[in-house]
Amino acid sequence: MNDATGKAASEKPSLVERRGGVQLWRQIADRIRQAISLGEFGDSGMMPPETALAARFGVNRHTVRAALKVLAQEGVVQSLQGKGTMILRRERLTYPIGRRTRFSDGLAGQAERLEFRLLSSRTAAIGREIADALGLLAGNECSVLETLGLADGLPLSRATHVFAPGLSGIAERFAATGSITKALMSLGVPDYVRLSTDVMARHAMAEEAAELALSPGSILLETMAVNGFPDRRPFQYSLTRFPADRIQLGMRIDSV
Amino acid sequence: MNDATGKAASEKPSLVERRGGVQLWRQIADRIRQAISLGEFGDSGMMPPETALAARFGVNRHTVRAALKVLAQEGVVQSLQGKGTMILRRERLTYPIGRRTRFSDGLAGQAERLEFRLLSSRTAAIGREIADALGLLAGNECSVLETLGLADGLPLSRATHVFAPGLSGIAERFAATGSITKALMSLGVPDYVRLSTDVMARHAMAEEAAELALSPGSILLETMAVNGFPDRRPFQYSLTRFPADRIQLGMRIDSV
DNA sequence: CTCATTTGTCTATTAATCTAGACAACTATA
DNA sequence: TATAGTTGTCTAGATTAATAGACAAATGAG
Repeated sequence: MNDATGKAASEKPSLVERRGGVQLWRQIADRIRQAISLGEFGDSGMMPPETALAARFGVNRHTVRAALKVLAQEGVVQSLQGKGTMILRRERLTYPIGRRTRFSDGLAGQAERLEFRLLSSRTAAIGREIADALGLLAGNECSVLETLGLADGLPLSRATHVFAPGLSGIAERFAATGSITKALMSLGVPDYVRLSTDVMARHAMAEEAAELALSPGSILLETMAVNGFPDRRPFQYSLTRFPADRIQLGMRIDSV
Repeated sequence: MNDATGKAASEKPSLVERRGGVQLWRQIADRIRQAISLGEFGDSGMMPPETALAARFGVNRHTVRAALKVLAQEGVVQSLQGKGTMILRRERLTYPIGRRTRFSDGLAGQAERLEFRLLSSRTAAIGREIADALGLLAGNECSVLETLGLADGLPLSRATHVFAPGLSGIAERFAATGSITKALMSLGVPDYVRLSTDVMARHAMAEEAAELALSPGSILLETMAVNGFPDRRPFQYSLTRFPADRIQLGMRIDSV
């Protein structure tokens, strides 16, 4: 009995990948996280017992425990001796990428509390790739902002923003306003659009995992976006890393 | 000396992640693949010797060899005794996701030869999620097409397309025309638009890896798209898996 | 031909992961 | 209180991943 996407209705096969270069506890952690966000464990708020999970994935109970330990560190579940393992967080947020996407607008309503922190700022000479995207020359000096976006205290995005010269006061304005949109407005950029977005996926490096409160080796969604004036002159290049298990990217026709 | 995105210019640190749940040979394979597509190994067409790579990543030569073995199986490199390791394929394609994306249009110019194969087709009862997306009821019978897209013989996309009832002849039309766009046209759908796209990333399961000619454990980009008539009535739900190391998704303002 | 360089293969060892089983500690319920 | 069900912890062993070193085999250059 299969449904239209081919997923088996009666769970048995559901096995795990050996010798694939990804350790069993990590595969199981990833799949449990996904299963939680798909609501597969009912709405009791509890996980099945460890022995049941071990049977489901065809591994030893200790391997499941290693996976649950990681998920507990991430704040997804919490185990209590004698009682069971509770689900603390189930949802996966959707980050909209459309023509006029702003961080807080897009996620509003999906989380209680949104923050957007400036980690550091500097000016730096840009490389050829960024220069091409912004219509500048390699070696030009640009403002660079390192930011972290959080929802309900949990890191959701880690971005490097590069601004064309002429927007050199952006760091101070951002520090004052706490928002790129407002900072740009105060610099005389009332409106801007997303000219292009490229989406990639890869494993997190150690430092990125630490910044996003992930276990190392987690999967990142990475976007390379160019923003510009409504007349399509580019002025901002942003490289953003999202934890793939906490967020998905979404494009809707009416947000385009 | 760092550039604007913080990447070190003089390569030394570049170490690898131990105890992160991803084996060293896989991390190294992923990073070599990425380095190739970024052109980091010059344009001689040759990789650095295994000993140099081992030093660069801080691992044993045998670990590098395990990574190169995987890359050779994927067709990215080829090693020749006494000579060295050649780079066979460097580019990463960009799959456009815009308002009017069609497989062959979008990739035209990025590969010599594009194919789009129908693996199988069937009718099946749809689940709630798909039903919601298409404005139908769970349990409705829909045409389901399983397809594989290839560029120059290499698998690039593995999709499951679900079509609303009323388009029930789609499988035969597709088999005849070899294109979803043409099949829809022959069913009286001259034009359609992409209503929404969600992008996720995760590890490939064994079967998916086999279908896409990946080593198991590779990272997939997964899109969940809903297509509809120009008046926004949805009629098609597509779940597509892309190998993240062969392709990236791109949105351009003029393709929207 | 000779030599330096590079990949291919082999053996051995160490370290990490996964399995297996037993039992303690805790919770909830009858 | 007794019991079943669950997580926590410990020990031991098997399997796999990574390291280390040596040398063979092929290539290209002088």
